[in-house]
This record gives sequence, C-alpha cells and structure tokens, in this order.
Amino acid sequence: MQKKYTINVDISINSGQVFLWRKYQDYWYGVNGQNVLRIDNLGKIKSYQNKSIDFFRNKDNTDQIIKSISKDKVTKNSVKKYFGLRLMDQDPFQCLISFIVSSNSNIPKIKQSLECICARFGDKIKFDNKEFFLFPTPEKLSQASIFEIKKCGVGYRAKFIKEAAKVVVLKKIDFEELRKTNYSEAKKHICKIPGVGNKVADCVLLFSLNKLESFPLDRWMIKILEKYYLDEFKIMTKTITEKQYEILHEKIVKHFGPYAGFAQQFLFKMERENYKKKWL
DNA sequence: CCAAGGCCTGAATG
DNA sequence: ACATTCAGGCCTT
Repeated sequence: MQKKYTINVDISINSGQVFLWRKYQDYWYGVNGQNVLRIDNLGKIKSYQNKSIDFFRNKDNTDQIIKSISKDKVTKNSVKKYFGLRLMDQDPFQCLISFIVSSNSNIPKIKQSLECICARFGDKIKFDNKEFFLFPTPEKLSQASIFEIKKCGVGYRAKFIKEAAKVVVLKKIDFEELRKTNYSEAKKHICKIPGVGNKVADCVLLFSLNKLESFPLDRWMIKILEKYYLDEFKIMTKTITEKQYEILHEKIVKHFGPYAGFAQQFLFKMERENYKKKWL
C-alpha cells in the first residue's frame, strides 16, 4: 500500500503561493483576508475567526491528482522530491491584490509591499498573544488615495490596486459566482480587472477560485518548459503574446490533464529551489 | 495579430 | 561612491 499523500506545511508555504506568512517556533501564522491562520506542522489549523476552513484542499482526492499529473520523468521526480506540497485555497481578494502587486516584481519585494499595505490599511488584531494586521477590505482599499498606496513601494501598480478594489466593491466581479463558473468564463471576467493579465489571472484562479486547470505562465515557467519540455511544447519566442499563451495553455492541459495547476506548482518549486531563490 | 517601449523598485554587479 | 543592469508582467501605441 502506498503512503497516503500528507501535507508538508513548510514546502507548501514556501512555494510562491502566499506572502503574508511567518513562522514562530513550531507554528506558521498567516494572514488570509479578514482571518489569521495558525498552522502546526501536520497542517492542523486554528483560526482567528474560529471557523473551519479547508485551506489545504483536503477535500480533493490528492492521491489521485498526484497520480494524474505524474505524466513524465520531470513531474514524477518533483512530486517525489517535494512530497507534501499542496495548493492552498486563499482569500480571493487578498490573492487578487497580491498578484497584481507581484507583476514585474520578486517575492521578497512583494512580501514587503503587502505587509505595508496591511499595516497601513488593515485592522490590527491580537491572536495567540501576537499582533497581526488583517488584509484590508475591498472598501478600505477602494477609498485609499493612490498617493497613500504608493507609500508601500508598489509604484505604478497603485492605481491598479485601487481600481481592482473598486471593481470588487461595485460587485462587477463576484468571487462567489466565479468559483462556480468554468475556467475560461471565469478567466475572461477576471482579465477585465486593471492590472490583471493572463498570468495574474491564472494565479488568482488557481490559488483562490478552485480552477485546477489554470497554469500560470511567468518567466520561470516558460524557462522550465523550454528546458524540460521543448519537444512537447515548442516555445519559439522570448515574449509570449496573448494568443501564444492561450495555445500553450491548451497544449499544457492536454499533456498534464485537468489538474495541470498542481503540476505547475511542483515544477515551479523544483526549479526555484534549483536556483536557490528566496521564498519568504 | 504582433512588436516595442514605458512603467517602478530594489538587489546585484561593475 | 556611483552608475548600470537585471528581474518581473501589464498596458499603450
């Protein structure tokens, strides 16, 4: 009998999905929207809001998913090496703003900007005798001045942040609704948000809207595909246009199947570790 | 449909 | 000490 697929919390948190996390002794603490989560090394969660949350997607049949994405040597190796890596189901608004901030940036910088945004616009709370700033509500961010948002070092993205928050407040985008719609429909809607292109949209869909076939293609993933999957995907250009992104995504889903997003996370983790890139 | 350049910041390199 | 390069994705032309 094969060992059931468990959770490796360290690996999961250090995989580029989340930014507002820190470790105190044996627990990871992380901001997730209006909630703060405390996670032990088995993945057991206690939350500030005291409500249960399937943050690690335990309802998935993960054993089957892992089997399904293990189509080739590369994924098989990364699945083995990073055993316990999970996709996390995040607060959608925080996820959206996080990945708008992420564009044209890097992980340490993203983390710093987001922490500043929380401290400046989020509510201060106490949990486990520690202080945290919650992520700001859409209302709060939609009313913030661009000048104030810029103080968090987000530069030209400040107006995207404000506009994105407005879109959410005005219910032009409804996360609950998007969770139920299919991948391409949901993507069409989310790409209308200022500052959201293909890559950011796929991150939001994968990490907070339950779209497991989305496969965010950033510079790293392109590099990875060129390096290990040249025969399969034949990437010809350095800059990926919208059309090419779409075609490439179709090929990817054909190769990895409906849970391609899981494969993306393993490959990303693997290559960033190879290059010893910083996580949090 | 595609190509090129601008937007911002901070770390790394010269 | 200072200047340049680089990383990074979206938007406009």
